[in-house]
Amino acid sequence: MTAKRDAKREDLRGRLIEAAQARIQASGLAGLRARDITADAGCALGALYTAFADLDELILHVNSITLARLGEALQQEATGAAEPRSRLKALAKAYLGFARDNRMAWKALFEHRMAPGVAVPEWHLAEHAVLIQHLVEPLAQLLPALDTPDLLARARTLFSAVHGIVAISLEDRFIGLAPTDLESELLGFVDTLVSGLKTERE
Amino acid sequence: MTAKRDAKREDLRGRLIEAAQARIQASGLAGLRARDITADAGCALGALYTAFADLDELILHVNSITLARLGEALQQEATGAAEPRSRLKALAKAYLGFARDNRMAWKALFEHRMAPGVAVPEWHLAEHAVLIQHLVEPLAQLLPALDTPDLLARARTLFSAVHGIVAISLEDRFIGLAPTDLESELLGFVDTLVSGLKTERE
DNA sequence: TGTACATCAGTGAACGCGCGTTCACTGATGTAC
DNA sequence: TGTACATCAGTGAACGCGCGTTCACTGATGTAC
Repeated sequence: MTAKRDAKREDLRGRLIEAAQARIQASGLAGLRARDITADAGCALGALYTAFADLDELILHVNSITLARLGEALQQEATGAAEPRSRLKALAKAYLGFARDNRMAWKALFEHRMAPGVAVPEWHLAEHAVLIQHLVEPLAQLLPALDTPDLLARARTLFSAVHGIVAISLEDRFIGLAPTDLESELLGFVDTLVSGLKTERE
Repeated sequence: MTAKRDAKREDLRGRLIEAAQARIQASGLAGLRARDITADAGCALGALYTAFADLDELILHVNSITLARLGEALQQEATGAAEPRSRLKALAKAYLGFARDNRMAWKALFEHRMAPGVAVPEWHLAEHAVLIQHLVEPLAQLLPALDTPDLLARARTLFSAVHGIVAISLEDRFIGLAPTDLESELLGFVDTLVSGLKTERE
């Protein structure tokens, strides 16, 4: 019976993840320190290395949770409108909303780099791929002639485009758009693209 | 007469910029070290701080040069085809080509962060804005009814979308597309968007 | 259930190193006459 | 043009500090009987 040990271990991991998440939300990946996290989690510095292999592994776990939360936010929209155009617009809007509301955590998804020579683990790559899936169904309705690989490519491209618009606008260095303008600009973009897809199909 | 001093100073600055540029091209921003740069430039470590305020200022200069080179690459395409659709496609293709051929330097444009609390200088922001201008003219042909602010917004959005597609594909962490697929995917994307713009105008 | 021993999670001071930046010095360039 | 002094660019060893990671220790949890 190692129940108590296991429970404590899970509790510690949970506290560390939560503390890291809060730190990232507050000041971003760049300001993340092992000492701050363990202080917030109420444990010693060394405890981090009993719960995780290193700081990178902890960050990956935070990113997993962020991806899961993002996935949920998109899921809600994906099941809403049946019409592909409004569904894609709803997804874009949800993505923008999530990025705004969880700016630092969302940025961490793309900023985090593994140590040189260390690959991002398979399971984490798979978590990214799930996001794309939300776009495949409405795109399939718009483009019934396409096979699965082509649909996937189209979905990836659309995701990248929407991501680019959101990312550059929320970036500090570029002169971005006012919040309301950004939303209408993004939705107008999706509208135009869908119109284009419909036109080309004819 | 301080000609000789001025000449030496300019020579030193040039050597440092060139060395930093080469280092960034070879191993990216993350691996950039003041010691490596000065060794390559053939001067002492301290010399960097007589030529530039700090390492950040040197990096900004390298980024300026990269932006200028990117601007030239786009300029060549912008004056080519007269028809807006093919012009926008040519610009997208040129952007992808530049990103591929100068991957690390191009990534540095977006990865580099100033020290916390220090703003990116005005002149460098202006250099970014110039890129957008290449898109305004062909967009104006497609959307003659729009006024300048709307055109600028539309240009920024298109730039961000194209950038997003290129950036996520060239990123290591995501399962990208094969090189040839990426190009046709990107051009197809621009095609679709232009078709959408034409449809909506009617 | 209780006792004796074994194991292992958690502690936190210390390690180690990387690296941007400084600064007392010196040798080259500029100025005055 | 030449000499004496002044200035300042360039030198590179040393500073300083941040910070991830380790490790000898200890106290809590688990096991055997």
